[in-house]
Amino acid sequence: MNQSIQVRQTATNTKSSCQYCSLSNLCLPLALDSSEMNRLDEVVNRDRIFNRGEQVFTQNAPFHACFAVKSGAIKTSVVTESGEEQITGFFMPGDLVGLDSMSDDTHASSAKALERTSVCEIPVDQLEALAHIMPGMQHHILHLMSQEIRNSHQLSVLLSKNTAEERIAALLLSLSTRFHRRKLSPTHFNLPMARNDIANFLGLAVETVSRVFTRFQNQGLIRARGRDIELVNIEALQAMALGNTQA
Amino acid sequence: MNQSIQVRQTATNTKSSCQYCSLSNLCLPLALDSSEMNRLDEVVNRDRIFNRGEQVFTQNAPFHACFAVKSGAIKTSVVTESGEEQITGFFMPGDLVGLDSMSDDTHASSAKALERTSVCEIPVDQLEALAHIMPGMQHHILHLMSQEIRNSHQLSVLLSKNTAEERIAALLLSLSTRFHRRKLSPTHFNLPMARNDIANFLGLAVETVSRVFTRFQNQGLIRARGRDIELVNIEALQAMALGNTQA
DNA sequence: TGTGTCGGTTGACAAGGGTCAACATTACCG
DNA sequence: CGGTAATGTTGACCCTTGTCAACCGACACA
Repeated sequence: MNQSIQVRQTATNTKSSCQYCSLSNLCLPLALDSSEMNRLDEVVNRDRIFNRGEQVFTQNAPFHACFAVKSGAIKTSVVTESGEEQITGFFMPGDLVGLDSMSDDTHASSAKALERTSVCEIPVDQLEALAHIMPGMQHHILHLMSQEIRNSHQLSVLLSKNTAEERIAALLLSLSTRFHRRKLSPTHFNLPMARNDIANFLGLAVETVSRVFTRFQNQGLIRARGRDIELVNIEALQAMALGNTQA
Repeated sequence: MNQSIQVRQTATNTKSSCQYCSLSNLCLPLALDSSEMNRLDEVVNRDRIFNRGEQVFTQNAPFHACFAVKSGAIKTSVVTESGEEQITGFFMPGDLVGLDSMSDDTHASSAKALERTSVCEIPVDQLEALAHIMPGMQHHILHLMSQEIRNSHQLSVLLSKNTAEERIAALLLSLSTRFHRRKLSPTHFNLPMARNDIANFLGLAVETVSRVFTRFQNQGLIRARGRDIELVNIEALQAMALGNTQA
């Protein structure tokens, strides 16, 4: 109740606002001119809010929309027939979630809000239609999807070739650059996800994640108090992520 | 020399032949009517041949074409900054290779022929243009790319959650269904890739792959003489792939 | 026929990281 | 504010898998 009111409020305030959205340089509008942006504005369902832990969409449910993160953070995951869950990505403001189900009729993964998160909902048939009208949009979507493939390949490498320390160093650095790109501090930030999520994502046990964090801390690479993370020695972390053990 | 003659020959024989290609139900034409197929035919560079071990394209090289496998097999791989290579996929007739670089200007991965392989080369600017004209084509490409994402996610799960035996069982079954879909025997086939490739793909050491193969053989699950593989007990393999250890 | 190379198999051993268990800390909520 | 659950940390132990090394068979080639 309370929530839906808030949604409507915000929607009114920011009506037709892709143009004014602070994320326009990260998000879909990136590829559009202002008249095209207006078309996009018309189909976007703005400011849907999800509380921490709420499901944005669920694997195998009918697929009819992608979601652009406005604020907060989202994790996506797939569950196998054998019932094991694997987190496939963390999404931050400006990111587009749900591309792995593009042109399919059911969701290939689930998405859950890691904290209070607001998103723009973009109906997929409309998105395809826009892509068909606007070459720039089509190009951009193909680009985003290929990037998603690359990210996933990157994850595969991490999972199959790197040690626990390398994986965690790589994750921290990846988060760092992503925060940086969003005009936030690249050296001091709050993890949006729990240790559990990190462990799952990186294919490790929670205990291992915990141990590596304290080891990094003892080596003076980071300072960590719960989810509050400070990267103290980025160069060493980078060396570590590349497999140079003698950090 | 010899080879280029052969190429030209074959190209002449099969001129404008998406319609008659035996793979049209797997490949791009799947989504097209016959007039659209003619348009596609015009832009396809048919029957380029690669010998075993030849590079189809190389990571970071300028990207201007996707490749549809006509016969043979291709592996794709990415190398990280730290110099480690990870095979990201095996491609069989009807599959489209290179989608991970869509709408980018350099290749995100390398592709190498595992055996003598013929492909159709599809210039990417043309492909985008066709997609722009034909909604069915756009839809299909988005679909293929999302499927690629899903495959990669699947690989991530395999790498992070499954034991060596489970991974290999899953790979064998995946190959089995892929052969089956191409009207070949799902229980008796020749592996297009070396043990080494399997090991790399599954994030294992070659020795482990070897050991698991012989273990499977001793358990009566498969019969393996080099690359010649026979799946003897598919149900047990499926149980194994799902993590039911008591096979 | 010998020799080198490559791919595959097998054995011995070590280690990275999982599992189990106990404990500490934080977050949540009536 | 206190009690309970969820989350994070640490320790001990063990198992799966990687590493190192030897060996085999197939194939190419001189």
